[in-house]
Amino acid sequence: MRKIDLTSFQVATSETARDINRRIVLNLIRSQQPISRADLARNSGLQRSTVSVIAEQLIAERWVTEGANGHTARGRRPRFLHLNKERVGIIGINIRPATTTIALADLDAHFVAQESLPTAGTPQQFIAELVPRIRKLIKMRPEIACEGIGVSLPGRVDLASQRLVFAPNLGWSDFDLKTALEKGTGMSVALENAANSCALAEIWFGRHAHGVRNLVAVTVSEGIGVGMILNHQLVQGATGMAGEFGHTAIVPDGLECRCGNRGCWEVYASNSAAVRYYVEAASTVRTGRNGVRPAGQVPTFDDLMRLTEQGDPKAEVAIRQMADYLGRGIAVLVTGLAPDVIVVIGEITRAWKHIGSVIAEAVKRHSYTRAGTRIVPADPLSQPRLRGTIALVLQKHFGAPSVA
Amino acid sequence: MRKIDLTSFQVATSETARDINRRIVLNLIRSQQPISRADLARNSGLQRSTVSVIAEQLIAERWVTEGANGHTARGRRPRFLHLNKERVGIIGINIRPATTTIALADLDAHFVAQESLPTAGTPQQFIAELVPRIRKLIKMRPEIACEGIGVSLPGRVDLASQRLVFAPNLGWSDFDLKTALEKGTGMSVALENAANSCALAEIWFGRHAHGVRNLVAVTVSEGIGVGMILNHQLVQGATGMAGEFGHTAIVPDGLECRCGNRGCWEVYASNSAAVRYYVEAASTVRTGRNGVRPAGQVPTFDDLMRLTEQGDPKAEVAIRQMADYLGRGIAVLVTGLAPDVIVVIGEITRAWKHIGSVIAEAVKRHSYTRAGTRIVPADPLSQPRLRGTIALVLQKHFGAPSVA
DNA sequence: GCTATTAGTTCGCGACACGAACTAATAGGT
DNA sequence: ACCTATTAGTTCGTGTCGCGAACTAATAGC
Repeated sequence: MRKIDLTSFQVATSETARDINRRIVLNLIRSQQPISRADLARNSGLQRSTVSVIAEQLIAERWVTEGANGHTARGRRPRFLHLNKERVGIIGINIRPATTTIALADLDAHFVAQESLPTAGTPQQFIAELVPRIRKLIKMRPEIACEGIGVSLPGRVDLASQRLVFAPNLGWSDFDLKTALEKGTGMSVALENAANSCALAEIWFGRHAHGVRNLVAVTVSEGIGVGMILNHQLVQGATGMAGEFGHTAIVPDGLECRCGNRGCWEVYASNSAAVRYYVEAASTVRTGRNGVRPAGQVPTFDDLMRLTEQGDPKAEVAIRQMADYLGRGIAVLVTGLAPDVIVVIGEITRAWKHIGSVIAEAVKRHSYTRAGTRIVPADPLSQPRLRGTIALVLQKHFGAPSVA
Repeated sequence: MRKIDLTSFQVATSETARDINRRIVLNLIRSQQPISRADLARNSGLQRSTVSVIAEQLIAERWVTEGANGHTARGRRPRFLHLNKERVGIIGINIRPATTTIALADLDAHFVAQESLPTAGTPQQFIAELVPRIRKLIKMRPEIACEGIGVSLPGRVDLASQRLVFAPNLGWSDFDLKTALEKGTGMSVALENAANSCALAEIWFGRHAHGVRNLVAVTVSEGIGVGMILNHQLVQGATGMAGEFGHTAIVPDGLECRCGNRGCWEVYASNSAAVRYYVEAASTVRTGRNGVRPAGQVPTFDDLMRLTEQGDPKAEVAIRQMADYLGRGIAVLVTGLAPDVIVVIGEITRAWKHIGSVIAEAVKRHSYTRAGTRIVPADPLSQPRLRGTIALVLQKHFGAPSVA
């Protein structure tokens, strides 16, 4: 049960009931298509007459199309309704430190076109390079009417002003990316932190059991981000800063983090941490105890993954060390939030067969819960960061109406 | 924006709009009383005619009463509407390890009668002793029609079955307290964990700035509990287990906790921890290094608080040590959840002038956020655990309607 | 071609919010 | 004492909406 916020609420008018039922019907069509009006009535609890009127409206507005007839054992054949995937296109932009991906998606969050460009050093330059590419992408598919742009970025967006506050891995801070992009493209833009985007992608398009109410996404790369869907809703916190569990202490007075504090989770469980573990182990062996490390031999995390797949024991030890710390942090989320599912996103998931059990073991050892939280890797092919940007824009049409 | 849960949603009927607007008006009256129909229309955005109809309905159902006339500079005088506090009574029950408090409250969460009894050793015996006391309390005030019972307890209630799963400090486990109480009293019963109750109490009756969307309650006694209101809504997790941050590791491989894990927050920041710090310091001084502690001298936490107030330096050191660890744990909540406000509940708040700055300093040193989370002590006189039980029952009438 | 069955539509009804027009009440000016 | 401006609150006609009964459409089996 939610408390009504008397500082910002929405009264109901005569059209409110239609808005609510329309969204319910639209969502049922989205998730159960193809489906007949009769089944919609049965599954929603609405009268067949009401469903017919709503369906007519959705067809008139081109959200839904009427397709082939179905079959029944007896009686008149149902006329199937489908979601009209081509109704609107959405531009998704995934900004990462090295590369930015832009894509054009349909209503199913299926990408019909996609390309990448190097991420520029300054936001101004980035905008200058990005806007023409977006324009080109839209022109490539003139038959698709784009209605909005979603952006996922490794940083923080202020909830009230929607300004980019900081993005340490990009080296950007305090920039009005939203307005700049809107002016450049003429389309509305929604920004969101990468971990939050992933959480949205998983709850809207993920293949989890139905009715997942609480889902946590953990993005693991150079840092660690956490996106929380609790009570079916993204948790953004007071200013949009919620989810910085990567910067909570997992080792008191431990190693220094670039955030200025010590012992942060991401210092011990990020990709960089695994590289550090590997280098430390390797240098100890190779150079003895003098501590001098041969220059030019620092591997990338990708190298480490490849070595692990090839059976390199030192690489595997490093990866497992990282996974153990990952599990210790995830145990905090399991114990504190007790979600139905935690989704891990990042290059590390490619080695799930090596680390899945390590994480599970660490979680088991360090958590205290009966929630039965499942911990699963995200399918990297689904491009969660990018796909979340589509959800960000689609929410407007498919999300629950704001009421009271 | 919330995702619609297709496994459990609610379609709108013609009455839905009235339900929504009625709740909005009722909440406006609750928080702004006395208030005229005209002001209600202005503050809600509804038409004066609509407000009049709704007000008439609320008066007919005795939720609202029409009181004295107000004054305006010019024009007809407004007729003030008030919340009818006597409309329903609610029984609140606060179960604590030593003592259980039962109270009868009105709609303002003001307690009109209250009494305590020792908490029995077994749930069966507890029910047998409690039910007659509840009956007596109801009979004492025959003019108040009680409509429900709210229960706050130091343990966990399964979300689906509403059974008490475990309550280590009571020594109870797996008991159907709800059904037992409902059969004994004939009234509907709502159970909730104590920290969650406190969070509800603070969001419904607390004196925080208006429009607080995210609030976290931290209860500190023999253990540590966390109740989270995020997006105006209690976070219960998959099975009702959310909030066990007290059992997340703050020291890796630290002291053993009764939960079976090591280094849990509550091992370092609960009342018992402060007592341990004090005893350790005292025994070191008094008995030297042989480690033998004089028997019969273990103080209670209350003793410690009294000593601190009297200026005992060793007691103050122990309390400050506890406060530092409390702050380290709160820093996790600040960083991870970025709430508007964190409310600390427990005996420790009586020493806020000693520990407030210690907590603030620890939070500042160990957190990473721009949320500007305020950390405040709860007023112990407001009896947050007990008051939350009233919110638990009132939500049904004053909470946002469940829609879509 | 008849019957049972299922899909989908039509239409009258009641609930609801809106908003314009109306009545009620009051202070201040003349 | 009366008029005017102003504010509070009510009345009533209108349009939107979902309900549910009655109706039409289509199909398989006999």
